[in-house]
Amino acid sequence: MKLSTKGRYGLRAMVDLAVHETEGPVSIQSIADRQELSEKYLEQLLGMLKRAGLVTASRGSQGGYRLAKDSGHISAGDILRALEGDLSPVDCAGFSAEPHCKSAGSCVTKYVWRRLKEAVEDTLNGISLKELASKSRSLEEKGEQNASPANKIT
Amino acid sequence: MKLSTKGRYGLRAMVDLAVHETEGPVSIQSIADRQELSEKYLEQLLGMLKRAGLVTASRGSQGGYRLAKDSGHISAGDILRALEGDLSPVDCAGFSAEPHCKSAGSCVTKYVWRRLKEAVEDTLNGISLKELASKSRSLEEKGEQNASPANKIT
DNA sequence: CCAATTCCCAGTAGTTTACTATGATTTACA
DNA sequence: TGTAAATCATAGTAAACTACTGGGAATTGG
Repeated sequence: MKLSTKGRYGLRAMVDLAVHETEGPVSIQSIADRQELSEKYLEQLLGMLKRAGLVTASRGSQGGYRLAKDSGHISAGDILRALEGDLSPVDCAGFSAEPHCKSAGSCVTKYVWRRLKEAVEDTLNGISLKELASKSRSLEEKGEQNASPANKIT
Repeated sequence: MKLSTKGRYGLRAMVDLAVHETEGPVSIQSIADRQELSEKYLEQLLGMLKRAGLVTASRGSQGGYRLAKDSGHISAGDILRALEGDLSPVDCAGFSAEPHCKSAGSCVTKYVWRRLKEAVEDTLNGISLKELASKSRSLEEKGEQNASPANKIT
């Protein structure tokens, strides 16, 4: 039940992108520097986010990434779905397209998975990038007057 | 963000145990037969559930497992925590004991993880084994009149 | 005693994760 | 027009993890 680094790093990258939205295309390098992530790995994540239609890229010198839509219309759920795949905690909690298990009719655990899935999606869909960006900006301000000692990456 | 088979199989085993609560100790073999799971693997899961204080075991002939408490006082959250470990989607969403990341003060994503964790725990803690067992019993009744073709295990 | 059990620990094939490496392609700007 | 700065695409890989399997000891009811 753990999120992978794709989701964790990717969400950080998207918040970074939202915070620097006004400054023109944001390069992978600048995100990697600020967030202390591997450039090469970020490249892959941004690729996924692009394919999911959440960011657009401009190539060549002075190029970089931008949000594809207003940050108010991108949710944490959108981002994590793009990076982690379906947010359902099990494959059978979803829709009818899936192969049915023998005991589909008498499967109680499915009820649990469905409720869990709903809870996860509802909370994640309810958090917008806009909200996160503005929170991040106000946290940064506070953080600047007391330089905190470095330690570990999350 | 997927649950492993530990959580999925283990929850099924616990529901099975709750359904057959009145029949004395339930052996691994009988659970494995009904749920179509590997005996050897189940053995491990029951071991974890025992160590977590959710079931008790009696050894020897006629032995088996029972619920350690009333099924109304065991939640899906209890079971999944025992089998999957902490239900938090990331390691940093929890408490103060953890190592702080560099940007702990300005870490917005932590806010997301904390809300997600709360949603997961709240829903899972809110589902009791008693509820699941009674649901399972009524589903079984319905299932018996229309024998459904087997297909795949979840 | 014996058969049915739980208990314990070790091994292992396969998959996934979290990167790294290499190199091609595109583009602004001097 | 040349070059540096970017994205884009694909492949490789060490380490960790998953989902088991196997062997055998310990316990207990009949």
